Parts: sequence; structure tokens; C-alpha cells
Amino acid sequence: MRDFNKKLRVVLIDDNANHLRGIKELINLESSYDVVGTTTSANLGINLIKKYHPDIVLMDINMPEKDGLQTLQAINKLNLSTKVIALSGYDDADLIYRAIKLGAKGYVLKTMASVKLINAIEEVANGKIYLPSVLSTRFFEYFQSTAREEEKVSEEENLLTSLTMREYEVLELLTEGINYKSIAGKLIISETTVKTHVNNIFQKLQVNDRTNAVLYALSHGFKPSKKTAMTAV
Amino acid sequence: MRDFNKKLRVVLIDDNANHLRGIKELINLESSYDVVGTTTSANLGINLIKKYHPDIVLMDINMPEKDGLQTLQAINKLNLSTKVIALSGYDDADLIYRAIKLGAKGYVLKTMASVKLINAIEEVANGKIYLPSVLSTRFFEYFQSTAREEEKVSEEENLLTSLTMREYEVLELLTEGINYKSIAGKLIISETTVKTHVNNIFQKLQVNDRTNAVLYALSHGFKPSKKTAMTAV
DNA sequence: TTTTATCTAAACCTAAAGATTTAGAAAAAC
DNA sequence: GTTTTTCTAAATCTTTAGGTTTAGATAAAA
Repeated sequence: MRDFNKKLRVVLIDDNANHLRGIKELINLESSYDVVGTTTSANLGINLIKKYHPDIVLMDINMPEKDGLQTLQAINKLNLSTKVIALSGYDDADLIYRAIKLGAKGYVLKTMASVKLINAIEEVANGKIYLPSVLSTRFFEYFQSTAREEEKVSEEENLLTSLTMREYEVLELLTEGINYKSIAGKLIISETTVKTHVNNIFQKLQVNDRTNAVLYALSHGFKPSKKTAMTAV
Repeated sequence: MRDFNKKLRVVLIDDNANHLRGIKELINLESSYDVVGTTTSANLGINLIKKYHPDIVLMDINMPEKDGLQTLQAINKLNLSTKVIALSGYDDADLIYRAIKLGAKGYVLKTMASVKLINAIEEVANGKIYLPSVLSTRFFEYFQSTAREEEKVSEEENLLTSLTMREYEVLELLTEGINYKSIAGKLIISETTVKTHVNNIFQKLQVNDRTNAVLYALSHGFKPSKKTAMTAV
């Protein structure tokens, strides 16, 4: 939780100098915040963060030099407790999704009322995620549609279902990058038997080599059975 | 958007008969809803949904017979516009995350005030996602920590970074399951050159065959460069 | 009871993959 | 200006992988 005796240390990054000044003045109106640094450059911004270890970073994620998402990644690598709030002119679902995925604790549109920005800082400082309702809906729609596509791929006429138990076991070992000899050893069958199984697998999955068999498996929701590999005593 | 002339058709699924009755009475107090079916069985619930094509389904996701997540999947496969709101006794992050991922449009705790349930129905019917603040925070924490783990794996001593541009291009084609001859054709170089590159790749990634090279690539954040494959005119 | 499916296995062959060495040319780094 | 890196290529050899056919044993289904 937040310590209200200390001022929240804030760093601002925005390639638009005018906008930067505007935000700074806005924040300085609040007595509980302390803007310790501002910059129009992403790279300089990272240096500021290294130097000051701020509580909060407000960053425009649509910058030319180094884009905001890359900068987010760079900040993550510093492993600080600094929380980043993304500022953006766009409510693009993909952008919102990726920003959140890269650890942004908030996402505020530049067109939004300035009071929202203060709200965001307050909420994020208290350990919450700040996503205005509109953006939150965008995020979830994107999230669910992505997940749904993955589901579809692993459902529609999945050739994996035509495999027998034994073939599935063999495929499982193939996906671990193991050769015939070792597979034979693990399943305690002969190498030629393994070859037979593998050839049957190829036919059923309609591929010609193990790499493509593995690729098919991984892209069609193949899941290790877990109960395998106990044949070995 | 919702048509306020029509009543929202609702189906309830909860293995606890008492709870089921309670929810039904609660909803029936609202004149704009019409509970068209209730059941304590997940399988019967799916049948009800098939029959009535309700607007909203309220479903307990902690059921014995068939768990709620499986039921969610089954409902998804019906490809209806029915929206499912998950009811649960637990605010477990993993459970929330998976429910949303499987398309749940809302998640409400049984301990929450009943007015929240009405709110949830109303919001979801209007095309929004209903996730109370506490649960939303849980979701995002889980989402971001999962993403962060993936990032880590693809960062920590990633052998992919030791590859040259050309080797990266070759690896990219390997991950598409293409053989030497075709790779040579695509990059317009000789087959022996491809072999040289592949052998160098193997050494750098510390593997002995293409399958393991591909597996390494896929598990370490390998991303197609997109600017490849134009060598071919 | 007789198919049918599955698991096992061998023989035989071809093609592809992998290991190793050597080497020229061009570009980048020192 | 010399060293290093990278991309190119060939030769040679060994080892897997892959294709095909045949077949016995068993268990389940028709």
C-alpha cells in the first residue's frame, strides 16, 4: 500500500514537448506528486528511470525514435518496482493488448479528461490496474478473440484424434526431439516397431517427416498425456 | 445493442438446487428478465441452451459432474450469441483467467451482493465484460505474470541471439519444416551452403538435429523476421 | 466366428540429414 | 593494413530417417 507521507515520484516521457509541459503542470497542481524528470526521448527516459527509480512513469507509447512497446520491455528488464502508465492517442485493441501484456499498469487516452490521468496515477500507485471501461472492453474482446482462434485451430478437423494411444505416445516423444533408438528404449519396443508407428503417424497427419509432425502437433493443441513414460521401470 | 421491448431470456445452471432457486427468485423480481430454464446438471444445461438459445446463461463453474470450464467450451462450440456469466465461490486467479479465456462475459462471486448479479446481466447484455474490480485486478495480475514468465524464457541467455542474419533466415525456414533443397531454392544459394549454415546453427544452439533446433527456436521466442523470403524474385 | 484394429517386428532399400575439413571472397572491425 | 566475421561452396563420409512390404499375436467388434 501507498505511504501517504511520501510524495509519489513521477517521470514523464512524451516526444511532444508541448504535451509534456501540459501534463507536468497538471500533475504539479497535485501536492502529493513530485515530477522528478521529464524528457522527449525514449532512450533518455530509460536513463532517467535508472537514475531516479520513480514510483510512476507516464509514457507516450506512440513515439518515433524507439516505440513505446520496446521501451516498456527495456523498463521491465530493469526489474524495478516502477509502474508504467501508457499514454496514447489511439484506442487500438492490439496496442492496448500488447501494452498490458508488456506490463503496463494503466492505459489512458490523450483525449480523456485530465482528471482521469490523476485517477490513473492514484489507482496504479495503490497496486491496481487502471483501464477505463471503453479500453477494458477493447482489451477483453481482443483477448477472447485471440483465444478463440487458438481454440478453433486445435478443434477443426484435428488429425491428432485419429492417432491410437501408442502412436500418441510415440508422437509425444517425437515432440521432445528424441531419435528412434531412444524412443525404442523408452517404450521398450524394437526400433523397427517405432519406425512403423512413426510412418503411420506421418500418414495420419499427412506429413513426410518428423519436423512437420512435431509442428503439426504443437499447432493443433497437442498435450502430453502425462501418463506416458511409465512403461520404463 | 439491447432491445428493451423484448425480455432477456435467461438460463440458470447450478448444481446447488437451493442456490438455483434463490437466483431464480431474485431475477424474477426484475420485470425485464425471463428465466426460461433452470437445471442442476451441466449436461442438461447444454441441452437447455440448444433448445432455447437464451441471451444470457448464469452458470456455476464449480460443478462435480462436468466442470464449468468444460461446459463453457461445449457452449462455445454451439456458436450461438448466448453470453455466459460465470458464478463461482472462489476468486482464484487461475480460474478467473481460464473462464474469461474460454469466453465468459462475466464473473461474479456468490458472496457478492445480489445487486451485482443484476448489474452483471445488464452490462453483459449490452455487450460489455463484467468483472468486478477485485476480480479484474486478479485477472490482470495473472495475465501479466504469465506474460512475464514467457518473456523471461525468451530472454535468459538466449542462444538465438548468437545467430547471424543469414543463419536466422535459414532457421526460419527450418521452423516451417522445409528441407535442404527447398531452402537452397528459396534463398538462392547452393544446398551445401545451406548445410553449412545449418551445422553452424546446430553448434550455436547446442543441438544435433533440426527437430531440436526448431523446438529450441519455438520455445525461446523465435519470431519470423518477415523481411525474409524476398530474396526469391 | 470371422473380420477389423492395434501392436509388434523384420528385411530391404533410397533419400536425406548430419559431421568434418577446406577454402575463396567481401565486408567490417581493429 | 591486417585480422575477424560472414557468406559462400565443395568433397567426403557416416548415420539417421523415411518408404514399402510382409507378417504374427491379440483383443475387440461385427
